[in-house]
Amino acid sequence: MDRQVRVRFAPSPTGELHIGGARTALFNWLFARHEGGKFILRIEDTDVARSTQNFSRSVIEDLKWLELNWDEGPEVGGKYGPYFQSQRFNIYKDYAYRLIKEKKAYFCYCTPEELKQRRKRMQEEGKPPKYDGRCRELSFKEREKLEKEGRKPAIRFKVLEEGTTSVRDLLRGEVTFENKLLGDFIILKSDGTPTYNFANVVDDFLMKITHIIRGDDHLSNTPRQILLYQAFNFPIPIYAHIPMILGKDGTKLSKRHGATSISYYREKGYLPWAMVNYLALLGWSTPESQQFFSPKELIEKFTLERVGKSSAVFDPQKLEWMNGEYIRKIEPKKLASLFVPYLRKKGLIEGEISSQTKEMIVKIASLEQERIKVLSQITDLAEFFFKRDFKYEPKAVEKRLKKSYVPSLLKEIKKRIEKISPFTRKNLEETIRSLSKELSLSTGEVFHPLRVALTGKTKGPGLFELAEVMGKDEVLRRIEQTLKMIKKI
RNA sequence: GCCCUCAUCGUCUAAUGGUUAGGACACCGCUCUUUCAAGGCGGCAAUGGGAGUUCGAUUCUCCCUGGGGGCGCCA
Repeated sequence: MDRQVRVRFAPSPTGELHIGGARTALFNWLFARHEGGKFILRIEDTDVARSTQNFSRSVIEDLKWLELNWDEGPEVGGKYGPYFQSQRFNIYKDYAYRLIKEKKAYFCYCTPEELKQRRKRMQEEGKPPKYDGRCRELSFKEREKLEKEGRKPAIRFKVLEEGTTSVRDLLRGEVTFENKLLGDFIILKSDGTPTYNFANVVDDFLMKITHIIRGDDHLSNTPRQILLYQAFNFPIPIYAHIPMILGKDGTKLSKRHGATSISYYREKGYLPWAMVNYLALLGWSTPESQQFFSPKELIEKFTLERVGKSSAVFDPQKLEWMNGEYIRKIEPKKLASLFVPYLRKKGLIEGEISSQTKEMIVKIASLEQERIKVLSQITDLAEFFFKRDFKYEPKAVEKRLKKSYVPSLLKEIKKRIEKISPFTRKNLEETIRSLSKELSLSTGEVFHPLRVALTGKTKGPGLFELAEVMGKDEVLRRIEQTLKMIKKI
């Protein structure tokens, strides 16, 4: 009855959603969907100094963009809310005081500065840098004296020296830690806010989380959390610590490795599902090493058993390739609408879009589709379509227009084109091909200069296709324009 | 320093106590073509090192090395 799977993604809004976080969210989401369970979003904004509402909002927006929809959490609510930890401070306080009452936790008056110094000294002496327990047994009088000094206490959890604590992890089996290495740790800061280890446990219990799927950078923290579960007599959830995602140089993924935020990839023009598909392959695979999945298929096939144990390096190049693959599958009409914001931003289109312009963008979309990998590239690839005074690439001019035969050739092409009706790619191609035969020029000797005359570039879509999209008048105008330009040089 | 953890092509990964160690990205070549791309075909490229178990180890065990993570009034 109560066996329903409940998992959560619990980001801290101290920055934007990044590759690693998105992958963790994805694995949780996939697991929940595969198991027919619930996926919960909880914002861990307990660090008042570092968390911001802007980041909360952007993390939420990015998750929505990836279409990792949650069943409980911000915007959708749920019966275990609120889902922002900053709105649950009184809950944590209650639970912390419960431990005080049971003598499982105590007030600690040491200041962060003192602790820092002592920690440093212990490190230098080669000792494990853990709390020395000096506030453990303070008498009422001692406490009074410290309070009079103006010290505000934090609440520290008592960790007994004896024994070990084991984490049962779905991926790694049983991992055992010695309690004596853990040290008493803070659960409630002196400002009354909870620490991560504490709020996490309390909320996961209250929100009835059954499985904790998170990065393996949290593995070392897990024994502390288990100790808390035991102190409260909460049922311990099932853990799955998934491998981390690293940068090219094998270190933790960070800004040094270039763009790591999801919003960057969104703005650049990556498709959400391409992103998800790629991320799914980081640490998970099928027996066939299948690369492409539909959403339905991915949910069907995803299991934690097939998640690997070793960390993965984020490869932007493969992501880009995959995005290109997905772009090639989109209907030109749909693709055109995805291009619009980029064209607008670059000023290539403005205001209301006429149905004529729209039609043209669709045609451009189908012409450029096969060579575009990221949506934002459309502005560079297709700028010449939109600008009458497009720029000629110097190299292209050098290579294709600075031949003595070119001006007369272009003049002749212009003459022939004027007679073409209707102006279709087919008619144009016939005309140009027969002209090159007539003049005993190779097709390349004719096509290349014409391409540069029309687009300013040596690369691009099929010459006749792009000319058709431009239209007869514009093609003639550009040839004329090019002739004038050549004269000047 | 201590604790935890991981280890197959450059990268993501598959597989097995006996295989030509498979696929994908990248790279290189060929092909198609007016260019670029896409496509097709082909190529390069890996079980970190050392012991042990075994007829046989990349696979199981141990050690070493290397990587990563943690040891906060950050999460």
